[in-house]
Amino acid sequence: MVKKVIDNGKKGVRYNLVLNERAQLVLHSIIENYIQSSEPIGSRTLSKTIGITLSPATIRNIMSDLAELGYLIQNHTSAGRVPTDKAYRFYVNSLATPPSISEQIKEKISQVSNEQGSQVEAILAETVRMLAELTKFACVVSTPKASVSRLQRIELIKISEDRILVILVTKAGVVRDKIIFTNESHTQEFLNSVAEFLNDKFKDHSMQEIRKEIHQSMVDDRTRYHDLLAHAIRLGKKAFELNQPGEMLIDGQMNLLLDSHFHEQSSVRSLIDAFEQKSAIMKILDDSMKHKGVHIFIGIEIDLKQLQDCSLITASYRNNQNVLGSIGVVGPTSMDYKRIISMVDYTAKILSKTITEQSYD
Amino acid sequence: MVKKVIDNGKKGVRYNLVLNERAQLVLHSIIENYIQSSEPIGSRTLSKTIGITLSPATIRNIMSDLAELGYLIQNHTSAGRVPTDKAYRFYVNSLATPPSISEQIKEKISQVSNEQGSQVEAILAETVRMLAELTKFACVVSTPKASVSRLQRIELIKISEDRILVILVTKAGVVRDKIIFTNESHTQEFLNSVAEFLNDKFKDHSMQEIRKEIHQSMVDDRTRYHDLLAHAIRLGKKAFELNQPGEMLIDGQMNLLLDSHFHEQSSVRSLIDAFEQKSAIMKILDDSMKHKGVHIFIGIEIDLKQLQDCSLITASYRNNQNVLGSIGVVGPTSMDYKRIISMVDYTAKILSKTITEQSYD
DNA sequence: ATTAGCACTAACCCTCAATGAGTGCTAATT
DNA sequence: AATTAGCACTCATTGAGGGTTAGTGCTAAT
Repeated sequence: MVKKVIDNGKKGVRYNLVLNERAQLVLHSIIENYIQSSEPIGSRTLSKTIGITLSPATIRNIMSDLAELGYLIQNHTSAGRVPTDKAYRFYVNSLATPPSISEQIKEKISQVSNEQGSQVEAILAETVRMLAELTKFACVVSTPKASVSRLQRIELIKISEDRILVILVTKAGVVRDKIIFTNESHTQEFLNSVAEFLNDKFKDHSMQEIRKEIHQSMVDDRTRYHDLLAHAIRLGKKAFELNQPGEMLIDGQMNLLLDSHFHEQSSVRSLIDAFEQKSAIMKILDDSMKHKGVHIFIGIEIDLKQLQDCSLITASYRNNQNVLGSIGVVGPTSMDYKRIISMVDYTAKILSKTITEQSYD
Repeated sequence: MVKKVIDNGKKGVRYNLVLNERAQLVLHSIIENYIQSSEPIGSRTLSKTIGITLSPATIRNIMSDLAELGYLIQNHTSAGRVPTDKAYRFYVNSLATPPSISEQIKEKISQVSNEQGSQVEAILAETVRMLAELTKFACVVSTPKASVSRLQRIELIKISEDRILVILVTKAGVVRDKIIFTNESHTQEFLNSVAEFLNDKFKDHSMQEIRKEIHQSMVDDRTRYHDLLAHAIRLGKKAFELNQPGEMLIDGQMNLLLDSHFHEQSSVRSLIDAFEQKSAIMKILDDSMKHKGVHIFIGIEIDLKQLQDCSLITASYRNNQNVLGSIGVVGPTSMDYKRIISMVDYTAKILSKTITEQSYD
């Protein structure tokens, strides 16, 4: 029985992993139908919409095989069949990358944040909002990692006797601030000198480099005998310490709750949980930064059981110098992959372009 | 018929606006029952739970009158009655202010952001998240208005030949940044002098004052003949121009969608719409900043038809110097007002305390 | 002024049967 | 040998009917 779909013609050779052409066509057609209708697909329906002439009975046989191979499941005996995660994986792998995209959508995406002088965070917020509206799903974006980007300038501002406000501006256009505590009180003038020193020494260096250099300076003898230097290094150490672990902006969560796939009380709860502890999604975004192009995580491939019914489409964005973060869409596993993939891909490209223009390099 | 409830005893005098005591008791009881059960209240049920002995028939009469006066409505003939916005207004007006609050909740609220050195925005984000979790409704908070708070320090950072990054630090602990454009190119050293000048002149002044003073300087003759001064004023004008219109943080929107009161598709859509265009909610928060204590907006009192089924409980927070913003909870009109009011009130107080401690005054 | 009694309403829930989309299997057809 | 037609079977969905229940308004008795 199984032979039918795994035998691709050559006698005696069994390709356990390859579906023959007709089975592929059927599977493809089932998936596209299901994406459209969100309803289990039966053999009768399919025999009408599929291109080639194929009787329901034949399709039933093929479907039965596909089910046996784990591409389809039946919710109950007398219902049509529904694609599994494995089926969607097959489907997206077979897609041309990236799928085409309408000029109309392109234009909408390009419209975002062409106003001059926007801050990076504002651009990201606007982009993620636009993408959420366009896709009607939830959208996430990770803000640029401080560690990879280069220092544009540091400022030290005296807040009280023992508190200093540190402001770091990176070349990527991100402004980060944090408060550090000191034992000794410094004047603002002194802090200015320290800041000037740090700027001279570390401008254009990446945060990682800076941390390393500071570490080296601290064991260097010369540092001890030079008062300003000693203070600068001591304050600098605190200032450049690993700060915010990288944020994530979310928009359109509510779209998901409207989606018919998540109408049961239980799955709604899991969704909320998943978004509340952002860490898991953040981790996926981080991972996807490491590779170029669009990434697709389908259902079980997302290592988070609250998101078992979701797929995540991500793409990284960058400036001239570095990959800065990634943007993604979270929707049901039965989403319209072609549409979403093309949107995410294009959005990431436009975002990269916009951010590069705003960068300070 | 109507006489019964509007006649409070004195013969011949009709108080159209005052319910007699028994009618008040009945209404009160209906509301509290409904808040608990979310189900229409009938005369039979009520006669059991209400304290005094009163037959269902009598209660029916009173209820009929209350309905006539607009405090109750019936969804259909044979159903119990449901409080209207007017009823809730009556109810909250009759509450002791502020209602009591359990020590347990107090403790939970106080726990938030006692870590040292948190930024204001981080404190607000944490607070709004905590309040959303505690109330199980949506929660909003407006970030401190730049205009009322006083300047701690301004920094000017050269980004490119024609772009300058302005960083404003206010005494309230808020850091704001924006980019301004110039026609002429300045060195960083020159920008430092300008910043130093502006700091000397404007530190501790409120943004409003600063804008006014700059405006005056511009028409002052002396300005023209002093090069640094002229540049400083010109850059300062741009730097202090009305920047970000004040942000609003939201958390727990998804809680609302879980709430049984908003299960119909249509009301879910309106909720999403309402939160998407934040402006209306923002306006209410702004308004409520002007007065002390807790504010309550019930259903139709919120001037936004998407939120007709919601009530909004707000309270302002402040530091030593100024009212900075307000925090609020958005829930169904049938929310447990006692509980929510006390939480919002207490949260605003703790928030004020925390922010005052973090302030730079 | 209050209450008991009664006729009436409408939602809710249960059952039951009909419907319909779908299946798997077998035998006939190509 | 592959495909298809035919058939019995399954199961979710729908809608009608009927009883139950919580509620009402009105009237007459207390």
